[in-house]
Amino acid sequence: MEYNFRDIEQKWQAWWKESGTYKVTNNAGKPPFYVLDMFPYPSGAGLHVGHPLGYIASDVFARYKRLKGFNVLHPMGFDSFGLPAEQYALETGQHPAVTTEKNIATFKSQLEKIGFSYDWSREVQTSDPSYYRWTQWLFLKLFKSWYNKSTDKAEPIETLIAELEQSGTVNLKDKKGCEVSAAQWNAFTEKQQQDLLMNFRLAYSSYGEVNWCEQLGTVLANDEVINGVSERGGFPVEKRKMRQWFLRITDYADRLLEGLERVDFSEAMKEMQRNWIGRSEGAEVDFSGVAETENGAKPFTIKVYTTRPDTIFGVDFMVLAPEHELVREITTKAQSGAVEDYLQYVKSRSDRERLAEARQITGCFTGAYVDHPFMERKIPVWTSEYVLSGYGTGAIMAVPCGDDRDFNFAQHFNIPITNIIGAAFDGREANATKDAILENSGFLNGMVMRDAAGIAIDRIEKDGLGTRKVNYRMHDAGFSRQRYWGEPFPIIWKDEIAYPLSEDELPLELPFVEKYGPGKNGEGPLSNLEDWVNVKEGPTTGRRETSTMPGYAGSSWYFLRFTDPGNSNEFASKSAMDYWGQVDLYIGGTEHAVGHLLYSRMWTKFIYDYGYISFDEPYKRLINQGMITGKSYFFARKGDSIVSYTEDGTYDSMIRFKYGHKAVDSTGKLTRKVFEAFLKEAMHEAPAQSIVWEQNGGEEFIFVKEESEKMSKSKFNVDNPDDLVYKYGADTFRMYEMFLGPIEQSKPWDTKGIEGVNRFLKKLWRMCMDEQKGLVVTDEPATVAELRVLHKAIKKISEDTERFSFNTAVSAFMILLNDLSDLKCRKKEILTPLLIMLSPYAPHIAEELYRALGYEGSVVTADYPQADEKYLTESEKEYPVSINGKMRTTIVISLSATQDEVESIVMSNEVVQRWLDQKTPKKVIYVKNKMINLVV
RNA sequence: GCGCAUGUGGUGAAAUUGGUAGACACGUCAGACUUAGGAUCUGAUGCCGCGAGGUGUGGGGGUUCGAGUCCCUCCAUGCGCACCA
Repeated sequence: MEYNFRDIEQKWQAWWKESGTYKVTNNAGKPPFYVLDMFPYPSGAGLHVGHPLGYIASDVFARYKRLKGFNVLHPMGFDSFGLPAEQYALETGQHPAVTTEKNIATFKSQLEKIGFSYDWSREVQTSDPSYYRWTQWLFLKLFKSWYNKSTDKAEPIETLIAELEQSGTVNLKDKKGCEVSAAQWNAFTEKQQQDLLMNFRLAYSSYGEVNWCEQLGTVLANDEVINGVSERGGFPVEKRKMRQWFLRITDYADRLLEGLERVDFSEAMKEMQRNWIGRSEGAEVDFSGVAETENGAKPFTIKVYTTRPDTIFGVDFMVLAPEHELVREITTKAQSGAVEDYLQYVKSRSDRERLAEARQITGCFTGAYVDHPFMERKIPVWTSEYVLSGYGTGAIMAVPCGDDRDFNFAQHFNIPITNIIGAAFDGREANATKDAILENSGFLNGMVMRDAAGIAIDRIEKDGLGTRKVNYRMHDAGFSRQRYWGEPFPIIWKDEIAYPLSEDELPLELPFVEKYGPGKNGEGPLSNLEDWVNVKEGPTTGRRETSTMPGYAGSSWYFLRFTDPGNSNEFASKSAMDYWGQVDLYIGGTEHAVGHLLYSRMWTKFIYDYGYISFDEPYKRLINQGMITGKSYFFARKGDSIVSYTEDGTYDSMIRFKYGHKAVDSTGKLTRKVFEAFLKEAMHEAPAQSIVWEQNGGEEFIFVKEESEKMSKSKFNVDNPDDLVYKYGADTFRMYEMFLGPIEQSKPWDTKGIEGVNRFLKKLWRMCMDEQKGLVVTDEPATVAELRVLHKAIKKISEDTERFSFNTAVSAFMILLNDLSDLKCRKKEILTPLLIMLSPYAPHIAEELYRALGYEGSVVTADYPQADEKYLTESEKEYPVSINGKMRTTIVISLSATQDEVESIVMSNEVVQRWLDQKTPKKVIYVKNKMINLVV
């Protein structure tokens, strides 16, 4: 019998499906283990070889844990709401529900061919009403909650209302900028009360800036805006304020930071999240002045945010963001022309330009001054685009001797610089140190800056000039999209008050539309459905919210749904969520580092606050699979011809050679013969330029340039897993992806090495099966030598799998097989544990051979072999012997030898004698089981 | 600019605690079997050298009996953030 992987793989995939091998129950008398992949967005392009890398790794681990006696939850689903489907609908008129369904079918068939052990009965799709019903339910829960800083958790909004009725905002730790007394609150109209509550709700509606494109009549995502114009059509895009929904993730900022200490993520990932949250400690300080405006003298106060209150005596000027509302109010008559011109100039510049020309210094003096709070000094107030309106208070106190940007600004506009750090400031460059001793700093003189900060804040607070303040870079997350293909909000507006639907009105199903174009005034496509939008009957009447929720809504809690996917009474039962608990292993790409992971962590904490679950971090351990890059190839063009590529750069430009990875050899050589055959297969149109072939021994060729890039359809460097599965089989494909290198590392995709893994499986097959005779495995008892190599491999492979070192585990299989083949071993006693160990990596061939050996049950449910110490202990070791640290020879010595015995054995060795050259070693270093070193 | 990660043969890589650098594969070369080889098997393969030997983990320096591994410094590449007060 030959190794016919196509028949074998099909047979077992069908059998596993029919017999429900991978079905998991919520209680099996075994310890639970939850292995999850980041579920995919089902794009029209299907899977490429980069996708399955993480899926294979998690599948190997899930299967391994199952063999080790765990009840393993390993589900898969689809993040099936999203922009591309809607974009496709706009272009082709096909309904997103239809294309999404088709894409999911493609993805599933591709995944099934790779032999994953998913329990498909638990599949979830975020666009399915039975799923998004609970996304809407959770949204309403967020809407009806506030974050109580005193108890440090989310609570029903009713507890806030009770507090407001009782004592107003006076006892609230975080007043969200609202101050009312109980009497005022109780006298409020419903509208006033609701408006105030909006400042506290965890899901709230407010005005936010969006990218508005007038010509397209729609709001665009950041990705859709390129260089300040729309990706489609290239129309201008401007910032516009629109009513949006937000999630108050900032209230969870500190807990999101703290939680990172308790999870097993890579340091890089944690750092990325910390940077994104961007916590800084400092103070808000008020600077007051009187503006001499056209309408007379006008007192004003500028509130700045600073992380360095210790430098307050070094303030030489103030800077307001151009968008700051005070700019126009305080500008003097003399400066009003210049300021207007400057504001006009800033407005003309896109965000993009402001970023691109970051080093260009611009600004304008307003003519106004503020008083220094601690000394007699007038400080000029400027406006400049280097201060951002969105961060802090949109205003800064500039300390040129300690901050680069402030220094450059002062130099550029000839503003005198005060030195408060003595010799630490050289006048040529700012010094941001915290360790200098303060001078010219009033009550802070003589202090180390690091210590002075707290003292400065204490004084500022005591004098009523400001307050200690923690600031976050992170903003509340925008939670609405002016789009069709997303979860509708269960909200009805009436008299500008948002009323939630009641729970029994859920799900609010996404109505069918004919057209996907935008509605009026930038509203989403749903606003075109007059009948749907205007609710005239039922418990709440009014106008429906016409935005839909963003992609991360459904993905923020899907891991909980998998524990109890069919539940129609609750989002998942407490018992199911308690049984499975946290996700033990979560695998996915780094691209979700800050978005998805932060939101799902926040939702988990929220759900925890309400007691539905007993853990507040969703993922115990996170592994980020590295990106698989594709090789792209480029022709070198010179004049009207394509020439052979050389590294010295004597060409004019590069032309992308589509699908070049299918024609170019490993040295970058492209032969005319191959290229012409390639053109025939219609994979590439002939380039417009003629090719100047080089000649060598009758062969015509050129060299092309090779580059590694992220795999993407648009770069034509994508390999489809289906092709490889067809050519080599799923088992080879799985093992090869694991063999490629460490899972977390990015690596170039290259199919050239796949043969090695394929040969390994063929060799294993031949060890068990002869073409003529069939099964050739014997029942003879194994020898000690055979057991030794087996048990060494059991130890190595289980340890490597346990630490996600799949590439070395695969090579350990190869070593084991090579050793067994040297020993001419075909024994069932050895092959059985080998097949069980192999089954997580190559499940089909393992199942086939395991059954052929005569076992009744599936290899999937076998017991993982145990390494027996008895076969692992050695009695002697071949020691490397070094002289002065240089390895000169090896000597086999018993492990029980004493230091003296070792020394005499070593000294009597010929090679050692030769290198010693009559001298006596000063010292003999002998480390048992490691090495021997002689110091001469 | 800041933060994080990574630099090892022609290629993917290994070396888990400071202890024989390059396991395991790909590729290449030589050979065997064969009508044939894109099947299979055997052997060789970091670099320099006929050899003894020398040399070698991005560069330089250090700690150590001993460094790919630890420390300092510089360089390169990738990723993330980017005028964040």
